[in-house]
Parts: sequence; C-alpha cells; structure tokens
Amino acid sequence: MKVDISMLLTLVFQASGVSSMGGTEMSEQNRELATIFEVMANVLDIQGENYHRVLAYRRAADSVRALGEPIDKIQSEGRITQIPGIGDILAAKIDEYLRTGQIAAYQKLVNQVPLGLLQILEIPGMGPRRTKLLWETLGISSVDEMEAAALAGQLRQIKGIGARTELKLLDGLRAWRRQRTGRIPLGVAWPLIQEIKRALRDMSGVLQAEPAGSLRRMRETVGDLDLLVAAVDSEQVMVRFRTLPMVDEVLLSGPTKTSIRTMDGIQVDLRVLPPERWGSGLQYFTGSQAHNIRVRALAQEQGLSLSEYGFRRENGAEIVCAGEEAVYMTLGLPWIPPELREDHGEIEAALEGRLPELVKRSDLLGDFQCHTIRSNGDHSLPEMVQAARKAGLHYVVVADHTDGTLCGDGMSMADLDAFLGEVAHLNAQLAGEFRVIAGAEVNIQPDGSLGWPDEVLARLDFVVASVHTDFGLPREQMTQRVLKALRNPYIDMIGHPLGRLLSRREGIDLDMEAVFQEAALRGVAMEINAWPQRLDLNDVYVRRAIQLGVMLGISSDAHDVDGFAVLDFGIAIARRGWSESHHILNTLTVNDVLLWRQRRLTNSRASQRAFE
DNA sequence: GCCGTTTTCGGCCCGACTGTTTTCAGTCG
Repeated sequence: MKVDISMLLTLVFQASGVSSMGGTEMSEQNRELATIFEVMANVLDIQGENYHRVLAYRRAADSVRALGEPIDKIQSEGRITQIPGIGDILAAKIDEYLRTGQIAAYQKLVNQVPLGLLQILEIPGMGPRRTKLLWETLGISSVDEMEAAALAGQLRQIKGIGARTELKLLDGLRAWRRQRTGRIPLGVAWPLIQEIKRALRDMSGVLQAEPAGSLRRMRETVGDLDLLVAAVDSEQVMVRFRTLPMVDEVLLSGPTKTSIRTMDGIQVDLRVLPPERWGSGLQYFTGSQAHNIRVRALAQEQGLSLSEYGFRRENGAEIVCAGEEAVYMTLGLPWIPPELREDHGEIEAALEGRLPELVKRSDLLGDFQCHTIRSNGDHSLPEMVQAARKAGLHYVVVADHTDGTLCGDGMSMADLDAFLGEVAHLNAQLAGEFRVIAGAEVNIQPDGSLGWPDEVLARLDFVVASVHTDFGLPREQMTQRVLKALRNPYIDMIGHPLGRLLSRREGIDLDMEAVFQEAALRGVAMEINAWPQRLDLNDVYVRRAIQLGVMLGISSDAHDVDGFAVLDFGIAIARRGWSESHHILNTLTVNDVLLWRQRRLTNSRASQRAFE
C-alpha cells in the first residue's frame, strides 16, 4: 500500500499539533520532509530501534523544520550535508524525495506499523515500549481501541501496567483528546506563568522564581509550562503550588517536582532547586533538549558530567553553579541567551565568539503600527499617543486601516485632512518629547494594487501595506500580488507578511524568498507583528530576512491603550531570529527613520527617471 | 544515523517520578 503523504500529514498534525507549533513553514517541501523524518523516528522508536538512530531522525526533522530557506534551493547549491544532523544517508533520502516526491524507506516503514500507533504514542504516559506492547499483545492499533480496552480493564493484562496505570492512561487519553487542537500560544502561557510565579515568589524562603523550558526560550507556542523555584524548604512550595486556585488536578508530586493541570487543561510543571544549584538547574530546564545535548557533549570532552545539579569530575568532585553564567563559563563559553538555545548554530557561534548582541526591549524607540477609533481601535488618537509614551516609546506610527479592508469602518480619504490636522496639532503640543507619525495600513488588493491611489499615499509619512482579503490565492498569484505592492515607492513596510492567525488560520501561500529579495532590493521593511495571535514574521523567517539584508520593524498592532505591552513578544521573536538592534528599524530615532524612508523615495524616483 | 584536532568506529545527557516491582522498566523532560 502506498501511503498518501498529505493524508498522513493531516493525521500527524492532528495528533501532535505540529501545524500550529512551528507556524507557517519556509516551504511546503520543508514541512513535509520534516514530518516524514519525524514519522520515521516514531516508527523506528516503536519498533525498538537503536535510540540514537531514532534521535538522529528527530534531529534531522528539527533541522529541516528550522531551515530558513527552501530545501530544494539548498539542494541545488550542494549544501545539503551542511545542515546539522544531515549526513550522507539522510542527504540521499532528501535527494530521493526532491526527485520523486517520496522516500522508499519511509513507505516501507509506515507499512510496517498501523498509523494509529503514532497517535497512541502522543498520549501522556505512553511511550514506544508500551505502544508496541499494546499492539503486539492486545492488537490495539488506534486511540479508540485503546480507550475501549482501558475501559474494559484489559490494559492491566500487560506486564508493567496495573489498575492505577490503566486509570492514568485513560486520563492521559482524555487530556490528549482535549489538547489535540494545538499548543498553547505564548500570549496565553506568559500571563499565566507570571500569575503563578507571583503566588510562589511571595513565600518566605523562596529566593528565585523563573519560567523555564520553551516558555523561557519564548517559543511562539508551548506544550506545557515550566516554572523553576529556588527555595530552602521545597515541601512548603509544593503545598502552595498544589493548592493554587487554578489547579484542577495534581498529576504527580515529589520533593523536587510537581505537575498539575489547570482548569483550562494546561499542564504546569514546578521544580524546586536548592539555591546554590540554581544556575545549573535553570540552564538544564531551559533546554532545549538539543541544546543541552550539545552542552553536555562539550562537558564530556572536558572530563565533566553535567546534570541539573551541576558538574561532576571523574573523581567525583563537584562544581556547583549558583548562576547560569557559571555553567557556560565552566565550559569556556559566554552566556547564551535562552532565545537562541535550539542548537541552531548558537554553540558554534559561542565557541567562535560571534554570538549576536541581541536586540532588547529598551532598544525600541518607536512603534510602526497602532489603530484608533478612526478604524477598528478602541481609543482616540490622543489616548493611544499617551499610552505609547507610557510604554516608554518616543514615536508611534498611527496606521489606521484604510476603508474597504473589512477591518472596522476604516479611515476614508475624506478623513485624511482631519487626521493630518490632528497629528500636526498633537506634534505641536508634544514638541521635542514625542512624535506622532501620520500613517495608514493600506490593503493589498488581490491584483497587487493598493487600497488608496499613490497621490493620497504620498501625503502620509509612513505606509504599511497588508493582505487582509483573499487569503486563498494560489502561490504564484499571491507572490505577484505582494511583489507588486513592494514595488510601490510609497510602501514602507509589509504588515504581518504571513497572514496567519496562530491555531486559527494558516498563513497565505507566498514565495517568501522572492518577497525578501525584492524587499531588500527596494529598501522596504518587513513587519514583525507582535500581536500574540500573529507573531508574524516568525522566528525562522526573521533569521532568513536578516541573512538576505531585509530591514525589519516591530509593531504592536495595538488596538487599545494596553496593546503596546505586546511589544515584548515582538522583541522575543526578533531575538529568536538572531536580530541585533541594527536589523530593527524602530531602534532608530524618529528622524533617522524618516531619513531612511526619504532615501528610498529619492532612489526610487531616480531609478524611475532612468527608466523613463 | 551522525560525527570527528583523543576519531572512519564507537560513542551518542542524565536524573526524577511512578507503578509494579522484590530490584527496575518505562516515561518524561
């Protein structure tokens, strides 16, 4: 039987929430290939294959998923084996995939086990051993069959599973069904962990409390929440944690670790560390797993073993790390920012002393997109300006939707005089302290033309162009649409270029490589929209944009006075994409931003004249 | 299956928690 890859992708995405995890991928081929390797890893795991071989496939999947450029482009340039974790054998499989659209070894593997086992493997409490046992001894090959067997008390026939485990697996199965819709967006996870952190931090004897795991690395979505606490009396902290008001169920609880599930079905893991070992614990639990494996290998090269409790020499002597810096310093490395810890080149960069100086929130002087009651915002222009000042900004682009964008009523061209007058009036009042930039967010029509004519756009000081309709255009047409908008000299930035809404809407189908090249050529910025449901561009594209010399701008897309707080998430995505301050347009002063724009306008007029 | 300035073979991170165990396997992160 030939397994239809798209069907399998659907199955696996549903099972793992992968589609909302990585967001829009660099290309359909990258995504499909990553999933193929992931599936191969899981099948091999179930079959009891050598674990390191399994890991090799997982690592390859992760590498391909994180690529900043289309895999066929890398292939055509002969750089496949330069991808971390891709050796000769996997390179041949990639080649086979790109030539024929399939991989024989993959077909063979998926024919060896029922695909339902891949879903069973996703259930909390089920690993490869048990999945295999269920299949071999009870013939269970789907989640539904497993549930029926558990309800009938048949799972306990299996060696190593008793009545308690059977109940736990049933719980896990139900949690899996609830959660299969996807992972938790950063915008949900972050406030929740802060709330829990505050509740524990207040306790006497608690010295530190910080998020760890993918949350500290600021991934756009997280599977569960990790919180780390340094305290002398761990039991006291565990008791408080288990009895927090949002706790629905305690999953497990020991002296160093407790896991709970909240009323919303979110799992939160708390670990308590002795204060003197805070650094090694924080480093360890921040991950990622791939990063830690590399760090541990470095330790081993130096005759050290590293765990969450610190280093141990071969003679048993300990090196205890109270701070995270000490962990990296022991290995001869500078401290690596959590956002980079994905084993996507940060270890090599650290070894060679070329870690990026990542952009910080305090570097941001302005914001390129906020909305007022002129379109679909909740507050007036003066109120939004006041809020932007309170957020520590020095300038803000007020970029209401233009009419006809389906986002509220929109600002009409007839409103423009009144808008420009209000901006001028505010700027006169604020002279020297703050600058309001008169802008607009104009729609990119399906044919690539813009919602307003050029002579109207020319009256504005900053124009964001975004796709708000006709999200389903085919790739070629969608790409031409955005490219045409990019060639309009009055466009300063493409807003939320992927057009996705996390776990609600897939991104538009766009040849981002072509778009970036055009943006770099024209000197148009690409937006990092910080709104938590967007985070658009995402980290992978940010890194690629930087490689191609594209200027980036971070926007809050604030629709109310509280909306500027999300700039933190925009900064997080920029940092995950290895952005330094000079890659980010709004680290410039307002005058330099206007100069940047003026230069592009002058250049485009000059080239226009040359063309004529 | 990957990888290499101790290398082309033999390593590949490591500990907590649980449940079912009479000493440990499986899962998890």
